[in-house]
Amino acid sequence: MTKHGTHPTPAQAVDLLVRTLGLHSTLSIGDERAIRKLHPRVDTIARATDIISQGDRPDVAVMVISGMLARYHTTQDGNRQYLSLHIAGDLPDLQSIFLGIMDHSLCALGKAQIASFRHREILSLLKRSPTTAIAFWRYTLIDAAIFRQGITRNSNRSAIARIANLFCEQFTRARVVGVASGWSCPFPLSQTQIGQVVGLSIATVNRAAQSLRNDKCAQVRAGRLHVLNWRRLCEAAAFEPVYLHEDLAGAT
Amino acid sequence: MTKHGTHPTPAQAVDLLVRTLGLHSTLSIGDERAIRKLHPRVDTIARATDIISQGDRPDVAVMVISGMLARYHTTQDGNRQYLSLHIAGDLPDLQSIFLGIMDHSLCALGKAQIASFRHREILSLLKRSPTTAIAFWRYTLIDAAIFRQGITRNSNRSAIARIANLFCEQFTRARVVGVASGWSCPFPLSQTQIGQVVGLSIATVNRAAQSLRNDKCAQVRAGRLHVLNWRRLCEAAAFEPVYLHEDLAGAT
DNA sequence: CGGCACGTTGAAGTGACTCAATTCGCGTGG
DNA sequence: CCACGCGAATTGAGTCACTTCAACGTGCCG
Repeated sequence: MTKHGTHPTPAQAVDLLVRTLGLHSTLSIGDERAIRKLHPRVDTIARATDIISQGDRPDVAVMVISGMLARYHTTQDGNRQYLSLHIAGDLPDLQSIFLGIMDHSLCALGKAQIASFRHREILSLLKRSPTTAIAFWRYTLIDAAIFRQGITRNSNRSAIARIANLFCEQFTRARVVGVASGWSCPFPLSQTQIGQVVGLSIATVNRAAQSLRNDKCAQVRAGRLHVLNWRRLCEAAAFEPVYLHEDLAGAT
Repeated sequence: MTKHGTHPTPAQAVDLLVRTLGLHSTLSIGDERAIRKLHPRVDTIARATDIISQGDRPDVAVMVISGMLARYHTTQDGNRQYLSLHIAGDLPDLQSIFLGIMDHSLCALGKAQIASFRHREILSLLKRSPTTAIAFWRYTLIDAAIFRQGITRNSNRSAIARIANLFCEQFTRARVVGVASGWSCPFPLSQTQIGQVVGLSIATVNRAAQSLRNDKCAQVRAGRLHVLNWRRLCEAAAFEPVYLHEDLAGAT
């Protein structure tokens, strides 16, 4: 698979797309072949750069190849609310194919590599391969399930639980797509940004993160999340990963 | 259209479905004809009854005919977090077609009438009519956009802003589907339930609602939301309805 | 009439926020 | 090599918004 630093080819990007869809859906050889006809454009994005902005009407959909992207709302008072974090294989703005206007922005948290697929090409793929269409659709449904979890996480829980929950979700997702190594995974967020994900001030994030570190649950260091005690972290997070829908039962 | 008290027929339910999809997508005569082949089952649900529970694997998808349904998470400590409120025409568990397990529950807030469509029937419809498939897909994408807004509403905002924002969203959606009359719409939530939507205690909800009432922004009375000053309510809510995607531009 | 759910109110407590100061890590230029 | 600068992390103190808990009012239905 593609490493940071090398320059991935469109073919490698399409491989990653096939793998991503394959995580939740079963694709036939024919479907795969149809997908491989896509010709994405591959780009490198600098740290903290917007890829698409609230209000845009993009004509491409993006896939993360390496690094981390994030979606966010900009509120009227200028504050930022991150909505989701995206790692290799993720399709953070797939919905833009069918919703004209972007209701949020998409940016790179660190340096990232992305593939851009023309809406037109994807639409013609969907027409040719209904199974692939359903795979994409299912992908967006899991995306939505994660948002639902985001509501619960940020509404009902203490500072420590919110942050622990975020850690659990990120680590689990990283392991699934294979960017974790051992008990750690990439986590290029500053404490300020963590606060903008879970709806807390930086001071509170700091103290809660310290608490998790002192309790030997997890810690962030040098842009990586280190899980020290998964059991205890999950307890602190009240983490129940059903919503990630990693089961394939009944997948088409 | 169907009124509370009468018993709607399957044909009327299907009419409502066509209308709902037509709000965001353009359907041909052929598509409509295909949709009308569906044979939903129509039921009346009592107040505060669960229709589907977290963990279930339903084989039908539900549409609201009248009344209000809500989706919610049950957290480990037994608390409830409402995720979305659903009115006539809404499809609150459409995702269950492609995600096996329910990651949340669905209940009726007041007495409600619903139509149940067999997954099998819907799947065969999707196969016959790709345009309808996209209409359904787009519907689930707007659903997701509303969840995103839910994250921002419940994370970043004051008590008054959260509640005002909820009011704005509900009223806007009620107007679109035609269940509002003048400046009021159904709103069968107790203050406890409002708190479980926006992540606040009942005491805070009470005081914030009073504040909105005293400022002549909006009030809830007898299960209805009355908007007293839309402009001011929107200001208090920081409401920007882009995310409801009411524009049809580029719809297939 | 009596019960019950819901709304309202007050008082005390607390978790999170704000603001400001200090420290740490690290790359950069002298 | 060291001084410097800068962004990020850390810490403390004071404040505030929201929570908790308990009491009381109110309307409705059996």
